[in-house]
Amino acid sequence: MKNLLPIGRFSKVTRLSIKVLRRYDELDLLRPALVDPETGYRYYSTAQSIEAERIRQLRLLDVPLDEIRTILRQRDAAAVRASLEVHRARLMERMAETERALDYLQRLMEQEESMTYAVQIKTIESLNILSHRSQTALADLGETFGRSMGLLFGYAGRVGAQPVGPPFSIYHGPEFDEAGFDLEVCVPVHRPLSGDADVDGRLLDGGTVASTLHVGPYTEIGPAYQALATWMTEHGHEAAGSPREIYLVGPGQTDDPAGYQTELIWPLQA
Amino acid sequence: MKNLLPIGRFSKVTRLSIKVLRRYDELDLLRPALVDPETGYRYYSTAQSIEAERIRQLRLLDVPLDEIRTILRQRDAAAVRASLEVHRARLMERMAETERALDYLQRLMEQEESMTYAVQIKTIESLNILSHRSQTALADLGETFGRSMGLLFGYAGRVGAQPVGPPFSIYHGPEFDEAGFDLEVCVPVHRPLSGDADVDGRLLDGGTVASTLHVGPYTEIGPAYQALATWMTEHGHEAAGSPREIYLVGPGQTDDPAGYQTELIWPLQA
DNA sequence: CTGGACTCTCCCCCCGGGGGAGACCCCATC
DNA sequence: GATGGGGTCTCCCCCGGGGGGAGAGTCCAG
Repeated sequence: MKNLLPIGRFSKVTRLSIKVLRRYDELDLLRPALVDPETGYRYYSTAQSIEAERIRQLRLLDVPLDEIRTILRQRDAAAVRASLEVHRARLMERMAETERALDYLQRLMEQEESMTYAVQIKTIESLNILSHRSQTALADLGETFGRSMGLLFGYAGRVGAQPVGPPFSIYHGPEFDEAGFDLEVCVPVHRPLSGDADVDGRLLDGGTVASTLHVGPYTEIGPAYQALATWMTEHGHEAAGSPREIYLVGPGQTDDPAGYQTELIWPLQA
Repeated sequence: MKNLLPIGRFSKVTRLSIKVLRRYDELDLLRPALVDPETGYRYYSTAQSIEAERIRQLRLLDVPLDEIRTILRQRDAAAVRASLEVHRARLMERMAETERALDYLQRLMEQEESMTYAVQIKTIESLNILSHRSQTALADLGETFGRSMGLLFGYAGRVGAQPVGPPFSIYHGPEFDEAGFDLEVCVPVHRPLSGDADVDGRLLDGGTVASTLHVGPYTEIGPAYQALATWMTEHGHEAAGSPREIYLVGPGQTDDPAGYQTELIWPLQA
């Protein structure tokens, strides 16, 4: 009853390459039923092919290997179901995004000129704000933004302050770093507040800024940045500091991303 | 009128990291409008941000960089539209697959035992076949299979031969190699044929084989292989040679992958 | 016992990114 | 005109999840 297969045969049964099987062994994802201590030869039981098929299928769905490991470890059916559900949700969301992105891309490819954005120069006043600054990846922006807003409103509630305008974000940092950029989420308030451990309260300086309005989903805000930058160079203005996005109409006001309205602002040198 | 931005500012405008911009320069995807020959400093024109946005969006859709390069090169709108349409089709297909894969995975995770497949031992006769053998990646299997079938039927038509049974494939090679495995597509014919440059004609030896029937999409054929392998080891049979898939009911007969019927056969040692 | 097929480990490669070191450059301020 | 801090350069190494191939050892049938 030694239903053991050498790696080559197991490879044909599971339709996983030998290289991959060896890697999965190394990574403690799928260890051979037996490894000859003399020769190092790997032998797999046919029963292991079920597990191999699971791994195969999870990989097909682009689940990272270490995540696969934890999914397979938790032999509790409910937990497995939950992990899968999470992944399913992620995939569905991605699909929806993909459809929108395809549309947007089509438009991007077809037009030669940059889209029409009306850029204005204006002077904004100094603002008392509450803010929360953190590092985040682009992919987690929504989540991070929500968390920051939670902190800000929690604090505002405790000190009895009311926001006196739409929330906005400042994108700090010398460059835009996809994987970890420096995001300050702000809410204007009617009087100076000191903040606490999480929340910073300060006076945000006003000044001259270039401004434009973007209507549509956040993923399509690129051309607004471009319009602003083009306008600035063409009118001989130098940027000073980091751009801000003011969320005039956002997920809190409407469910349709096409209806979002975001004012994009870039401070100028005096 | 030198509306040129150093890389950091261009990074903020395009929301592409500096690292990525440098890489795209290197890869000839997006070259700076100006590179200072003295210092090597890169300067981008604001007009380039449109192209940057296109690249950004294509990357979001997981288009490989070299493909992006060719898409952007072909400045013919119709061609671009065609490339995008191809990619759109790919993505849609992937989404559909993903949904099915999630279902299948759910089933895979929930059952402890391998699925029930009735395995038979039987003796098959030698067959006159036409075949076409090639290397292909798993991802291109469908395409390769179609091409091979085209060659086989083209030849059969020229010599006035008729297929006398369902087509099948032999999966050669000592292992299963995802990225380039050795696929022989075969069609049985009623008399020996010699073949030509593309098509091989020969007598395929019969013998004792283990056999089982898989009903459902090809992506879910894994358990059939497992059942076959388990049955063989448990009944003391040794595999000899490479497995074959006989396409009893396939895309030619039905549009519903759930209705596909595939006989899976593995030759045994005498 | 021999030879061919199989398997082992080890190293380098791919893509599309990231981090960081060390040197150089730009420019505003003194 | 000097100085210093921030911006930029190149170069090397890292990641995940794979691939190719070299060179040595092993298995097994004839």
